Amino acid sequence: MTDPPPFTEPILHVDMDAFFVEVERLHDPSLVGVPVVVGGLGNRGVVAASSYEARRYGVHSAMPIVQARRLCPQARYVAPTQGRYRAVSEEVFGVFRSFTPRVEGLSVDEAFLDVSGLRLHYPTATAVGQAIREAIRTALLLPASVGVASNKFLAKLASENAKPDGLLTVPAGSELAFLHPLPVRRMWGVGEATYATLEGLGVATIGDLAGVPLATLEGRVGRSLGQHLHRLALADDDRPVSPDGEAKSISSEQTFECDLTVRERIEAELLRQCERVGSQLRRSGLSGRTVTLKLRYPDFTTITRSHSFDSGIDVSHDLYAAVRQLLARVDLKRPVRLLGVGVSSLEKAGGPRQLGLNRSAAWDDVSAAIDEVRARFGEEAVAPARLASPPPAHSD
DNA sequence: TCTGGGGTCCTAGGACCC
DNA sequence: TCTGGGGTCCTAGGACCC
Repeated sequence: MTDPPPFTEPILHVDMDAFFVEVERLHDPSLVGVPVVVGGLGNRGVVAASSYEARRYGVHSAMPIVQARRLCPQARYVAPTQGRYRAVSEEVFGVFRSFTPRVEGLSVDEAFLDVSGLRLHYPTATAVGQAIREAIRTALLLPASVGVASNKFLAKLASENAKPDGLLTVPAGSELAFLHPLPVRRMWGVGEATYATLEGLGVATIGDLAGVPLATLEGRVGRSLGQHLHRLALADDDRPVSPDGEAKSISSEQTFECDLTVRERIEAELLRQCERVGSQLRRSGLSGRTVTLKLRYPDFTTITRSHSFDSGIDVSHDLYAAVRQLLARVDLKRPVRLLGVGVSSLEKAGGPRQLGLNRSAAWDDVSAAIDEVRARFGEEAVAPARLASPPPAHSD
């Protein structure tokens, strides 16, 4: 008995089709077969996901919701329900892990899988991909598309070409024939800014990019990105599928329907965000040394102010004290469009404690009690007294 | 058309240290 | 006394992803 040879295309990229829309359809079957747009419903919302019926009218992700309403007024507009997506996502990833532990999630609805270990059970990686699609369809009633290729970069491009509800394999040996005709904008890592630079070099396709001398590319987009893009354009990608590691930051932010002008209201919103971030830190057993305050003004200029402490914070009250110090360093005479609170330099909680900053051991007990009530009765069950009836948004 | 929320990674300057 | 070089950390901003 000899082992079968290794798969020549061992990397899968699995991407759920219109994930938020399909989850909402499971919940409300009247959404099936009609145009659906999931997104913030206020005037400042954007499209988080749209059904294929709505895409035919030009609606797409990240589009302002007011524009979507103009293009497709007959669509059903649904507010996102993140908890629902998280729950279904866990089931989807459960299906992935029933095939292989080598799963690297990219977001709630897509992942890379290294299926090279399954060659005794399936004739080809393509067969594994089909089996995964069927398993997700059968167990969760959801459509998924799969790209199969020799590396991550190609697998991701392939799954996009396979949509909706399909599978595409890029056979080993035909990588460049698949890759080079594609528009360069479709490369992972080429966004608006980099695309504009590449356009200036006369680059339209990935094949064009492959023809640009490395030195020229590095000169225009920087050394690191230049080398990265140059290699990818030659289908050269040896990044392994690395199972998900620890989070590097935790944050909460909100764009307000009306800009905030009253300091007390700004502080109240920041306190609420500190509660959210602190709660998530403690749930994850983490604390963070670096606290960041984020503000966006009406003209969309965005600033951050941050401070690093010698030890980690995971008590909401300490977080808020830090944020208030940062708030003293920003201009609050201008209206505020967005506020955010973030924590990074994360470490396992329970290490050396932050002293000073008004903290006291009693706040640990308060936080623990609040977390317990939230766990039993829900996130909204407990809020600081000052959030119970917020002051008006406007000073006028 | 007027731009969400939650993330990751990179760059660049300055402080600080040896 | 007209001044090196490297490493690491911090801060702020920005590109990019879904």
